[in-house]
Amino acid sequence: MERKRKVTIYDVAEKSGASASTVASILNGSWERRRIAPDTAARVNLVAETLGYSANRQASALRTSRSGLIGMIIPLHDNRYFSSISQSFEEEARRRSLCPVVVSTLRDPVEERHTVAKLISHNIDQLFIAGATAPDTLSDMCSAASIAHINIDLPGTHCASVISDNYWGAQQLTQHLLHTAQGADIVFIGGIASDFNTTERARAFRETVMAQTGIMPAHDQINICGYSPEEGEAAIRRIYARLGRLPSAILVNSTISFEGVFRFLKELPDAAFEQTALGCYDWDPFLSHLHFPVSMVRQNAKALVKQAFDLLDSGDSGKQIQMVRPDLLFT
Amino acid sequence: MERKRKVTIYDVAEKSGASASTVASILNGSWERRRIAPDTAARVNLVAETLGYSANRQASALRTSRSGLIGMIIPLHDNRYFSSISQSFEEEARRRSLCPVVVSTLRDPVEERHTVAKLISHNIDQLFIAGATAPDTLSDMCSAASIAHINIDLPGTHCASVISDNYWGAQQLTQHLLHTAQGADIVFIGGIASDFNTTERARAFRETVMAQTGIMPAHDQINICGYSPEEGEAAIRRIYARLGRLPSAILVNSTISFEGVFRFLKELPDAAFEQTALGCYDWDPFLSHLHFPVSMVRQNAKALVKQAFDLLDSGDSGKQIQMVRPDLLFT
DNA sequence: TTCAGCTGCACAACCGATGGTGCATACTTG
DNA sequence: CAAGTATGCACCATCGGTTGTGCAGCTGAA
Repeated sequence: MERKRKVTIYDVAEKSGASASTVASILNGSWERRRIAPDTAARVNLVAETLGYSANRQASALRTSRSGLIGMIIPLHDNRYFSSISQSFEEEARRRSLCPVVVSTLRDPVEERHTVAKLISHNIDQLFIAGATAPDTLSDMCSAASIAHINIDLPGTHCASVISDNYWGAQQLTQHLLHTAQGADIVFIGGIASDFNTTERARAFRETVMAQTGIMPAHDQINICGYSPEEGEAAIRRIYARLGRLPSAILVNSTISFEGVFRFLKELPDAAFEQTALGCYDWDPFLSHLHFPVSMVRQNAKALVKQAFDLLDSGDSGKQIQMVRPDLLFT
Repeated sequence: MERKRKVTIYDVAEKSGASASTVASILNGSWERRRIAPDTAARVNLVAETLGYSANRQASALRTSRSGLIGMIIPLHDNRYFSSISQSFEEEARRRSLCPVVVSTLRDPVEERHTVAKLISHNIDQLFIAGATAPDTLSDMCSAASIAHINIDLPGTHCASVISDNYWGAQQLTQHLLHTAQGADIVFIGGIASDFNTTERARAFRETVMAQTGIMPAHDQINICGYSPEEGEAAIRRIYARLGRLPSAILVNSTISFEGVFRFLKELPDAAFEQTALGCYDWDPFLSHLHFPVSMVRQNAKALVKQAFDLLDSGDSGKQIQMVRPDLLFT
C-alpha cells in the first residue's frame, strides 16, 4: 500500500492556475464573501473534483479551532436505551454535518475522566454527557477547555441537564398498577440505591402509593436489590415466601431485573399471577409478547437528545434541568 | 463562557524555561530518544501539569499525519448485534489508546459513502467496515486515501474480511433441530434474499436437510420473507394453514422475525407446539425464558472484532476471508 | 486626463506540534 | 593540553487550510 500523498489545495491551485487562498475559499464555501468570480470557482471546483480533493480537517481545525467533531459519552453501547440515544445523537449530528464520536465509559469515573480528556484533546466542538457517574467533574473539565456541554439522563449541577421524568413515569405506572390490581398490595423491585433514576422512581412509587391508598408502603415493599436478574429473582422469591402468594401488583425497575422476576413467575401455575398486575419501568419488545400483560414505560431517547441539542444551540448557558416525559405503554 | 486560549507547548516552554521542541518531546514521550535530561523532563512535566496542558491532536495529526482516530461504520447502533460489535471495537481501541469513532449508515449505500468520505477527511488511521451494503466501493475509497481497512460481518473482495461462519452455525442449528424434532418436517423463516448472511444460512439449511433426510427441502419450506415481525408472523400463519398444524421444527432467522412467529405461537394452545423444535439464528435473553425451549445461535461479536484487529495489526494485506464460529446455545 | 472606487485575486502570517540539524558545553583520551 | 566524543538542548522548517491585507487592473465620473 504505497503512501501516496493526499491531494491538497496547493495541488488544486497549481492545476487550476489559481492561488491556494483562492482555492481554499472556493472549496470551503466562503468564495462569494471573498468576491471570487463564479467562473474561477467553477474552474477550481472542476479541478478539485477530477483530482479527488478531500479537505484535511486537522489543518482546518488547527486554524479555525473547530474540529467538526461532536462527542458524547455513555455508560455502554450494548444496551437498548443507550444505543437508541446513540442513534438519535447521530441523527442530530448528521443534520448538522458534524462527525459524531460516541464513547462508552462503563460507569467508571476514572474512565469517564480519561475519555473526556481524550475527547477534549481531539478538540470536539461540543460534548454530551449521558448517564455519567460524576457529571460535575466532567463538566468542570469541559468548562476549563471552554467546550459547550450538557448532561443527559443524569443531571448535574454545573451545567444544564435534560433528563427523563422518572418521577412522573413511575407515578403513572404505579397509579395504573394500583387501578388494575385487585388489591393495594404492590411491590417495587430492582435498581440501585445510589442511582438517581432509581431513587426518583422509588420516591414516586412511595408517594403515589401513599396518595392512592393512604398507607405508606412498608419497607419490604420497596426492594432496591440491584439490577441483575439474579437479584430480581431472589427479591420476588422472598416476597412470595413472605406472603405465601404473589402481591397484587409488581413494578419492576428494569428489563434486566424483569428477566429474574420472570424466571420465577414461569415456575408458578398461570392461575397464580392472573390476579397480579405487572409493570416494568423499561421497554423490551418481548415483554409485550409474554402470556400475560406487562405495562411498560419507555424512555423517550429521541426527545431527550433533541432537547439537549436545542438547549445547546440556543446558547442558553443556564444550569436548568429539563424533564422529558417517557412514553407509557400500558395494557 | 469566555474563550480562554488553551495551554500550548509554548506556554509550558516559557514557564519552564525550556524550548518548545524540548517540551514537545518530553510531553509526547520521545524525550529519551532525544537525550533530554531527566531533570528537565521532570521540571517540564510539573509545569505542564500545573498549567493543565492538553495536547492539541489536530496540530499533532497535521504534522505526523496520524490522527489517533479509528473509525468503524455499522448499519445501526440500535441493535443487539451491532451494539455489541461497537462495544468490542471500543475495547480494542481503548487498548491501543485510539479514539473510536463509530458511525451508523442505516444500510444506505449513499450514506455509507458520505460517512466514509467524512471519516477519511478526518484522517482516521484505520477503518472497520461492518455490515456494509457495498463494501468494495468503500474499500476503494480507503485504498485511494491509503487507509488500512477491513470488512466485518459482510465480506468484500477488495480487502480482507472477518465474518461470522453462518454456514456452520445454520448447519449446526438445523442438525440439532432435526435431531430434537419428532419429524423431518422443518421450515426456515425470515431474512432477505439479497442479504449474504441469509443466503448462507439458507444454503446451510437446504444442504443439511438434504444430507440428513435425503430429501431436498421444498420451496415452501424456506421462507425468506423479510426481517419484520409482521412478515415472520404471516409466514408461520401460512405454513400452519397449509399443514393444518405446526411443522416439527422451525428455524427462525432473527429475533426480529421471531417476535412475529412468537405472536402466532402464543395464540395456539400449549399442546400445539410441544412437538415442535424451535431455533433462532440470533440471541436474546428473553428467548431463553419463554415457556418453551428455543435453541439459539449467538454471533461472537467480540471474536469478530478481535480477529479483525489482529489481521490489520499483522499488516497482512491479503484479501482472505476469515470465519468466526458463532456460539451455540442449544436446549 | 485624472482619480476615486470597485473587482478579483495573490501574498503571507498563523494555528500548535514535530523532528532534523547544529551548536555550545562537558568530558574523555593520548 | 589539544583533539575527539558525548551530552543537552535550541532553532527552524514543516504539515494544510484560513483569513486579513494589499495591490493590480478596470470602470466611470469630474
